[in-house]
Amino acid sequence: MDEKYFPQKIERKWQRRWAENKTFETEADDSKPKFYALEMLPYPSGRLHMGHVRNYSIGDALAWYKRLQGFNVLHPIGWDSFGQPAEQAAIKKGVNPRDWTEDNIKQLREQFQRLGIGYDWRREIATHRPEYYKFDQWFFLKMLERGLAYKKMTKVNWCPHDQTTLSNEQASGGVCWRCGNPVEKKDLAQWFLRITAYAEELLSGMEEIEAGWAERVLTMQKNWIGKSEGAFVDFAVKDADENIRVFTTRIDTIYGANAIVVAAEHPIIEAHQAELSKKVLDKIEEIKREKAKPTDYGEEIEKDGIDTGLKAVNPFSGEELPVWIGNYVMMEYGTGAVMSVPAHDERDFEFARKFNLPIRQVISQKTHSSGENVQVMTSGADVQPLDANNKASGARAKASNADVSSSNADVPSDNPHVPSDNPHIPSEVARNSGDVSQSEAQVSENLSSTSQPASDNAPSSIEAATTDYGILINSGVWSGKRSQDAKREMVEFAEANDFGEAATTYRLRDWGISRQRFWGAPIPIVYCDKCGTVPEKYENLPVRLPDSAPFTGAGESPLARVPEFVDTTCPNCNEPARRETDTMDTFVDSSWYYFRYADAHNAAMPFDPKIINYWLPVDQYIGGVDHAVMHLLYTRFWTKVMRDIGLVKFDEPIEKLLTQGMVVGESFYSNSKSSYVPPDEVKIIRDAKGKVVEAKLRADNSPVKVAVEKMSKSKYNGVEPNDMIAIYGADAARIFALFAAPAENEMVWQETGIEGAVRFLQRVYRLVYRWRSALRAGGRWSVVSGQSEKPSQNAEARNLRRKTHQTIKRVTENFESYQFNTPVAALMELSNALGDFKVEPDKANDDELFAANEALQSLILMLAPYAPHFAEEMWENLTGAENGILQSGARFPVADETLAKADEIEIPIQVNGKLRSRVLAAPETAKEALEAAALADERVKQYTDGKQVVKIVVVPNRLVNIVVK
RNA sequence: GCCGACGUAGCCCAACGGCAAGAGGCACUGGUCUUAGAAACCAGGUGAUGUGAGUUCAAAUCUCACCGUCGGUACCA
Repeated sequence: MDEKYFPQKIERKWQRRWAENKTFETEADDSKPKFYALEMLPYPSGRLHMGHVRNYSIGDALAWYKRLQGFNVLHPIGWDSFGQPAEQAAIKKGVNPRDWTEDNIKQLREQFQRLGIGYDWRREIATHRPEYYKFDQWFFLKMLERGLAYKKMTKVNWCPHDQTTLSNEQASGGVCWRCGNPVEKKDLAQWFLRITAYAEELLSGMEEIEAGWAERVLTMQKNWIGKSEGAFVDFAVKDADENIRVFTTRIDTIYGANAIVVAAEHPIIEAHQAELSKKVLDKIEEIKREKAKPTDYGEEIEKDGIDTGLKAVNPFSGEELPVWIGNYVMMEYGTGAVMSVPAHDERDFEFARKFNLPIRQVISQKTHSSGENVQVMTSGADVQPLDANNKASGARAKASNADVSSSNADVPSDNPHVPSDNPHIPSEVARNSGDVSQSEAQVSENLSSTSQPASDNAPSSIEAATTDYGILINSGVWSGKRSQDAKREMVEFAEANDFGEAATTYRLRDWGISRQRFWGAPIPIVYCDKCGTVPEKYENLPVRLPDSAPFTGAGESPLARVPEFVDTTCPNCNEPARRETDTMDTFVDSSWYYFRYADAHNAAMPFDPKIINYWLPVDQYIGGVDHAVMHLLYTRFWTKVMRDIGLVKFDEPIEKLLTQGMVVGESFYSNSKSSYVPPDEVKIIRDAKGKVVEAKLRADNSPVKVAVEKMSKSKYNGVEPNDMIAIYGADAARIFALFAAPAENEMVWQETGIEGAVRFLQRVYRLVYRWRSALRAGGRWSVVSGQSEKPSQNAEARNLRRKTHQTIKRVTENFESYQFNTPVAALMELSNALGDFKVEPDKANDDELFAANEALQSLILMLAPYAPHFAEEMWENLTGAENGILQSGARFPVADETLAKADEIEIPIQVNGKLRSRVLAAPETAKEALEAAALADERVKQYTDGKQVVKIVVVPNRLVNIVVK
């Protein structure tokens, strides 16, 4: 053993031994409990960055911990090697994307090995290789068979910078997920995967995994899926034999509808094109144009629209409503048409305000929520009961157009809207408005005795939309009902009368997977003039990518210019045909890669279901939160499809998910230079407490702005993992990556921090060095099991053993709750305790040697997940085991509760919640004894004498609180 | 705007509703060593637990409101 710690030497040595001993290679084995530790597969950019170090250090720590507990651990790695950077390199530098990628993989693999992450390298996969993407294509064909893949012409998200289409998930926020540029809309024929078929299950399946997934990730997915329950209602188009179907979640506000607003792309527009004025048609074109433009994130688009002149009839009231086109209505959601209820919807309100449409309140807020006598607050003023002939609607429209607010206030009501907990609506109420009015009159009369005018609460005009539930007013026979009841009953009414139905819509849309790129898996489709769109035969897979293609970067599929690829024969009729030239989204590759790890070289199938059902689901997945919606939603979908195909038996592929935070660094911005400057050009001035008060440029003392930002070259705040490993060693880098902050948090990379990690390792190294020969000479060579035959008599030894077992307990508990930073602190404490163990190794007695050996061995074993090379080396020096910790049969230490317990506990005594004294007691002292000891205490007596003891709270082992008066 | 998370020492962070707020690291200060510095070692805790109310014998911890930071989302009817 060297006197000093030389990380590079130790790390090289153990990386070699691990490879020789196949330490991390595993096979399915039913006799052992399994653990699948998985980190998101990296894109092989050629350079390892600190985010990688953190991600893979967490995963490896967990894998080591589980291995040391006797689990059969699968810990694989691979490469997400299709994708744009390779193609970009081809466009810019003319290199072959395949060579470029393979080269990068080689470099990155070497860096991973230098980090010493314990992977089973036999299972390594790369998604750009035909052996892998063959099964992307296989899955595509399976989905096609099941109707889960289809092609349609549609408006797709188009990134003008990357020159490719994007899925909705990749264009979230209106910007490209890769380059951050605003996304345009473009008409393109695209292949889609029908993820919406699983929308409900993707939502309900969350119950199964919510215990193991960060709540925010599930919330993000939930919001993205965007389930919305409501109703379809059909509005008949006047003078035409057709309906406009709207989707609404607030059918209870339907009497407040002032218009039907449809999307510019709505079919009704096309159908009536001939009847529309030029002005209307121009507006439609304008709206469509505007919609295709990229919009700034966060920018509010001004409402725009136009009255088409068409009329639709409200099936509930019989009221005739104008049909408008509105730029705020989306064809892709719901039915592409809405009923505009300005009083109770903010968007409709804004729209109505802008175009002076009438605003009618139909929901009133309750003033009393209890009992039968529900008081209704009614504006009274804006009531416009329809007469049997609908004359009123025309009159109202006119009045409203003049001045929305005053017209609401000025029209007197002759229709008292009465409170009611349950007005009976006859089920035979006819649909025509005359009957409705009649019933309403009846209801009003029946309940008029309980009527309570509430004019004091009446607003003189409507200032804003109120979207809360309340009591219906101005709603014919439905007036007086509560929103919740009305919603249900009105849907039933619509269903019974055949003009509507309950409906659920989702925000989630199908997953567009066509990409106009070369470097992806070809979509296995052939277009034949005779047979049409024909799937490639399974036996012809993979449809191989050609070696290269003309890369123009012009946004068209490079494969279209490769005749050898395009020209083929129809799998159906054998006549000449053309291949699909778009490739698949790379998220297809990553949707199932971790299934492939379990059976990485299967040539016939994506994987053998038997093997998969041993290793999967993944026990712990670790990756960035940026994939919360994209990758993690797609892979859940993929799993459900695989289940339905019969490949897997479970519904959810990932039991636990840890989303680690970003690694950031301190950056310095110089105002005088108007640029970022490297840290070594900056002088930091601190006050007496060490607080940074100022930062100056060394050169000219000009001020520098300090910030903590995502690492990047241009900001000079990036750190090269290679450099860190070269200077401090992989183990120190890994310890610091885990120790600096909880895994979910952002982590600030500081060089002083990693120095602290090295110091810690050096301390432990010195401890081992100091004790090593004494332990060997004393025959303490053997591995300690965690229990000693006899309790230690020596106080010093007993204290150390207590600390050891307390540490084991803490570290184990922390690992079990996936805290990786706190165990390091506990291990530092233990090493400090060993340092404070004031016994000379060569003068130590048996008890002391035993305690020191136990402490050191436990420390080393618990350190293995963080600093595996270091732990291996120390283990070898302590125990003589040359083939490594795992081969030696060592297990993670087990805490002995008895040893961990203190002999005596100080019990604080409070009087009225304030600490007044302490008493010493043995652990588990009975309540009564503690109470007696507390009351007998002299200092306590000072506070209790002459007072009445009201209550005594005794928490065994914790405290006594005496409440006096 | 809406949804969610988080606010503890100069900084990163600990703390089953229970001790006088502190485990660990960084920074800072002093000391040992050194020609000096660095490294290493030793010692030192610097605070309205964001603000305000509530629940409780007892609140950093639970509840509510507000403020601040971060993240997601944005006409989703």
